[in-house]
Amino acid sequence: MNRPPQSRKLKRQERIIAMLRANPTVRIAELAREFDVSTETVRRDLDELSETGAVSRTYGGAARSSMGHEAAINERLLDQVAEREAIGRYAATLVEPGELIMVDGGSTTIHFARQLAADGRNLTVLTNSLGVAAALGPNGTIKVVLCPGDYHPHEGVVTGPETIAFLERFFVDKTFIGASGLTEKGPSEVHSSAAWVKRRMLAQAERRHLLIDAGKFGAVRHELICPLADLDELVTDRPPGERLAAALGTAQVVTRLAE
Amino acid sequence: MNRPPQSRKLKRQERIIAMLRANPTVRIAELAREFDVSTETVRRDLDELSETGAVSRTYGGAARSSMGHEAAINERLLDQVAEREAIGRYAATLVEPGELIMVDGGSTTIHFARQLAADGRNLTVLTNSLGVAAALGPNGTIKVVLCPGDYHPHEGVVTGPETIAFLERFFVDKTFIGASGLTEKGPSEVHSSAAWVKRRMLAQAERRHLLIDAGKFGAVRHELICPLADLDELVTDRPPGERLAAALGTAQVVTRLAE
DNA sequence: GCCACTTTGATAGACTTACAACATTTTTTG
DNA sequence: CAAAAAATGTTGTAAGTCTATCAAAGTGGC
Repeated sequence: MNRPPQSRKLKRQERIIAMLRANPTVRIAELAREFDVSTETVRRDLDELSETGAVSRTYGGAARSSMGHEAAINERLLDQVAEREAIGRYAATLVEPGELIMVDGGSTTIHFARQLAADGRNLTVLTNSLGVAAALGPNGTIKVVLCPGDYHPHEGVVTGPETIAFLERFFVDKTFIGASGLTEKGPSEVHSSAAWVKRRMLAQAERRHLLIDAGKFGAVRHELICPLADLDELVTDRPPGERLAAALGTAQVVTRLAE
Repeated sequence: MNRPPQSRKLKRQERIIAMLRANPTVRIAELAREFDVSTETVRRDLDELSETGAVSRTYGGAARSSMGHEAAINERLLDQVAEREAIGRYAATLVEPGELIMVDGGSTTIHFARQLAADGRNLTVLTNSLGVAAALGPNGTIKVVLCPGDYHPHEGVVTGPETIAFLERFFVDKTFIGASGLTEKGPSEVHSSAAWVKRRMLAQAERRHLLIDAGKFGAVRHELICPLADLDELVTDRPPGERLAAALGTAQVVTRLAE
């Protein structure tokens, strides 16, 4: 009677976020009626969502979280939260105080940015993602430089020739990118314009890191970003399969397991 | 025992809004304790604030309202929502299909952007405000170009030399800016780096519009942006006073009353 | 199919909030 | 100064929420 594994819960939580985009706040009783579940279930949903920062808990309901507006990004932030948080936390330890880094858009990199903000080092971060900027913003010790470009509301990023040209002018210590898929060939990405940004960010850095959860291993998403050899480190949550591991070895990519 | 007329209530309400900038939500009990007033009083405050749209009421408290960004809450913001909406609506009618325009950050210009998005013309908009970009985003017919620069989370804008240099490369039909105050001398602004962005935006446009509510007439906020003569049109909600009106006439600024 | 795990429902008592009607204090105004 | 108006405090009752615990149902792996 219930097809996809844990779909009901996810569907509810996504719907809650969708509702919060329309109304600034929701109430538990209202949601329980809407979903035809007990108030306790809704309460648990809300608690989980507030843990990931997707919503703000209130007495009796929930409110839009700080940066509730930006796009479907938020929906994807729900998936694999634990994994991405672990990846982000680990990746944050790879950043040294005082460094200049580039970070591109994506749900994994936003988790990464949150960790950086929490640690509060003395950094300068260049990014094309409004989500990353917002996550880093409140931290006083991090200088955030936003790239110019065409705004894509759905992803919450800017891309295009302006973005590329801007990035070309900077040379940084490290670059951290996400991707939609990863195979022996290399990381891939759905949106072509975003792929170009990633390529440019990689080209400008001394050390190049890919942040990606194991759920994307083996997936090819439209466009190859670069060959594996163009990366220096892979941060993920589970060991890659045999073929991928071999290819990573050949390409001399350091694989780092979070958690 | 209490000098300024109705100051206590206003002070509380301003403080509530300030608190909501830090935390996403507040609770009635907490506020009652903080202000040392009864919960009923807080409840009344919250109801008033939610009527004007300054906050969203929740069960047991209040949450940040829709436009959480910037909203540089001067003492006035509480009752200016309707005015700013009217100004934004009027200003949107001054934009012709197919034009290229610049829009800077601020609560009034965000209202303006919302109206533009609602009307759905075929425009290209350059902005340094993430709030403006987000407001325009969902509309498919408007191309949004974001400026580079140093990110200021509090205002939701980017500023700095990168922003200025970027703007210098574009020449647009019209520029729409906000300001913190307006006198016979000209519009003024609290943040110096934001003032520089406004100046540059004005310099790049054929026609220059100032969007400002009448509550800011007579106020000088730190730094003069430009003389009145550098503006072409003023969009506001109430007729300016005698001296200001005379100065506007001399400077050949067209005054447009919204509503 | 069995077992561990996750998700959901149910319940009860303690606590918190809402609402409305009325009393009291403070502020404004003539 | 006195009256009117506005703001605030005080109740008491009804209704809603929180926490915690236990039980039931569904899910996934072996």
